[in-house]
Amino acid sequence: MNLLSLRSHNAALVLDLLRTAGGEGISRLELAERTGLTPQAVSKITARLREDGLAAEAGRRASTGGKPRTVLRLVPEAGHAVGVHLDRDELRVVRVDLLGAVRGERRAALDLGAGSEAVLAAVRQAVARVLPVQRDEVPRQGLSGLDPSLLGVGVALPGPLDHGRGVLHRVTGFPEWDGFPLREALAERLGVPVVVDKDTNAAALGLAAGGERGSFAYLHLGTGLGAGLVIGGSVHRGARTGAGEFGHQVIQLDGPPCTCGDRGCVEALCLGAVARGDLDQAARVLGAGAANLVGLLDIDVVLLGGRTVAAAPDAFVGGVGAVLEARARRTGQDAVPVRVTAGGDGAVAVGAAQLVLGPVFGRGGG
Amino acid sequence: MNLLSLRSHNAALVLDLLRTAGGEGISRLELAERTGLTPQAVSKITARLREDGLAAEAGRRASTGGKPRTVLRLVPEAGHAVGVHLDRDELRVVRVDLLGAVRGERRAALDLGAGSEAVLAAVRQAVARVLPVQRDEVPRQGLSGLDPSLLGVGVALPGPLDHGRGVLHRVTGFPEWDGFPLREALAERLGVPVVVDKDTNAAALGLAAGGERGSFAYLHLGTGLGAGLVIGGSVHRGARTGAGEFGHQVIQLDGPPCTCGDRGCVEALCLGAVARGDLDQAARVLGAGAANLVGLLDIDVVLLGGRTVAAAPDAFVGGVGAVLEARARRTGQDAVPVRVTAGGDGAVAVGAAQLVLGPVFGRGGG
DNA sequence: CCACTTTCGCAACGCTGTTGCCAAAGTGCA
DNA sequence: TGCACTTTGGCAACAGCGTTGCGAAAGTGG
Repeated sequence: MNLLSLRSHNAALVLDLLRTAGGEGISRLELAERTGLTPQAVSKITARLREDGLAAEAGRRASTGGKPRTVLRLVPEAGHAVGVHLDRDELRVVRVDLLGAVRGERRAALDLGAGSEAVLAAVRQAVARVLPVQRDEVPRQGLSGLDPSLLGVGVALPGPLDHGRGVLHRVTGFPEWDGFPLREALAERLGVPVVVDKDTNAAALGLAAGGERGSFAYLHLGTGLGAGLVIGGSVHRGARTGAGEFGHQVIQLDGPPCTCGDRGCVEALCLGAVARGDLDQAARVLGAGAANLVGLLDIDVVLLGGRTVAAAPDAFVGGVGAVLEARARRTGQDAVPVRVTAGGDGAVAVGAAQLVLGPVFGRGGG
Repeated sequence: MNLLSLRSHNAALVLDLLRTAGGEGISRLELAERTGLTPQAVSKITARLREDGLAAEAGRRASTGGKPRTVLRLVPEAGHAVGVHLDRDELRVVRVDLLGAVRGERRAALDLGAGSEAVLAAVRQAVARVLPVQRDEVPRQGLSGLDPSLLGVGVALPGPLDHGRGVLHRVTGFPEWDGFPLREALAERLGVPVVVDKDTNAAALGLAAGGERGSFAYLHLGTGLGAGLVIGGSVHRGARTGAGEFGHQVIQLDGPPCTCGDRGCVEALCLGAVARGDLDQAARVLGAGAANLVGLLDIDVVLLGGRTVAAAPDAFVGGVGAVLEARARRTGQDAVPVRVTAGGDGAVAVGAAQLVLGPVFGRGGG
């Protein structure tokens, strides 16, 4: 760690507090208290941020007997990021500002099986259309000319992949994507930095950026069952960035066969119960998996999402909550709360954009 | 982050590399490469460390055409830490130097149910006896007078506890310890900093300090079944420092009852199979739990330990390995390796000492 | 109107890691 | 043996970080 990285570290610290404060803003002295830096250091840092156009003064607080505190806020328009949600049959693209607010959105039908060229072209077109300056012609080289404040593009899609290198593995049902270097291919075509991640990780990251503190697990129950783990404010991806394989956790040895080839996976049991219309059993099974996860990682809260959960939120929150409460009674501790996520269908795309915004605020490894 | 913490951060970085190099030592230029700092910065930092007596020059490498590199090494005697392993029927205390090498050891029978006063007195006596200057009389106030380079005492014991506050929860079989502020009580009696943690976490920390890189899970199979998780080089303890409850992971819904009150826990199934003499089934069950953990966290390696494993290492490594290999075939990735830990019975006490040494080398939040 | 409080920037400062430079200590060839 | 060359690593000067001392600005309250 040298002086340059110290400087950007502290700048990111301040920027993150400005982001968390949102529209309300935050005073210099409060920044100093929260960061542990001296007020004078905060003054210098915020002066630089104001010069760069990232922060601005926005009114002042009421006086407490002396000069009133000047409120600073993030300038949301100083930077933008694009989030792309590649689903099996749909493409969803959003543009967000530094605060994470959606500034543009676009949806299109998509066939993931139509070949890489067609998919990449569709993504390129949708991303170009969502940028503030829209032209009929999409420029040949690079999108940064369209919007100089575009920080990059985050892409979220189902299935296992290598987040570090940006290479896909076997996307269920689409074997032709195995080994495809999506990040490289898109970065070349778009001319801006690209980050690739699993859809569940993007959703979890979106929740973390949206104000969910600490450590939590986001369990997504839709056509499959997956999880995004946030530990200490950042997404846990594991050694080969394959963490979060919640659905193929075995909770019934020698149980019914699963599509993955194993037996007794939570996903098989849960989806089976849903198919039979037995939501209570589905929730109980999901709760058993969640309880295992809570015991292993000791997280703060369990968040549920996905179409199946959204269709019957009370049944799932109640069922999963009951299992966790029973566990808490046995261990003598408070039960881990269960909630349904508020975000709608666009949550994954918004979270994908946070893959790009995160490093600006000191989250994620660069 | 200010300049003072920057300084200690970089010093810890260099110290950790010196520690890892062990007796072989490491040159200034190599330190510069590994830390990313300039050679001149490393020269300044190592000069300070040498002034403080923490580092020393130790010979030189062969020349590669110019002035040969001077080798630096950690001075192991510059600091000491004591590790205490409180087990149900035994007390084990070790003193280690900065390199983690055992410099003194002491064992004694112990009855955890004999009351807090008796246990604390036994610990105090054993710790005093393991210090380099041994006296017949144990001093009344503080042990730091006996050894000024004593950095602190780490205590490891079974069962759930609050690592942050150093307070015990329900130790299985000894309800009288519930809520006891062990860290505070011991720190007052010993006059040095005390850190308290679960035995499985201490064992895992010892393995991490012993050269195990990256992320791994240590599964301990003895009278119970627990886990210590190391993620990215540091122990994962979770929000309420209760993480690692591996044994009460449910892998068979509505299975046989467990001592915890739930049904189908890995611990119940595994210990049951061991009791029946069916080691293959025990290993298979353990493997199923390990596979769940690998999928959730995507760790680098699974390490097995504990008396039951040590009694039949091949059966457990083979059985757990087979389950993980089957999982790898399904996902199309390399299997996560399984190994038995080398450390013997004293591993937990040595790991407990690392609770104190860790912060010196920039590990752990203290 | 004035004393007082609080905020916050300018200037000087101490300390960080960095750069420029050179002495020290080897190797290798004539 | 002598000289050119390479490599290491410390001294000195430096740029830049956060900190301290201090004063101007902008309020409140009597």
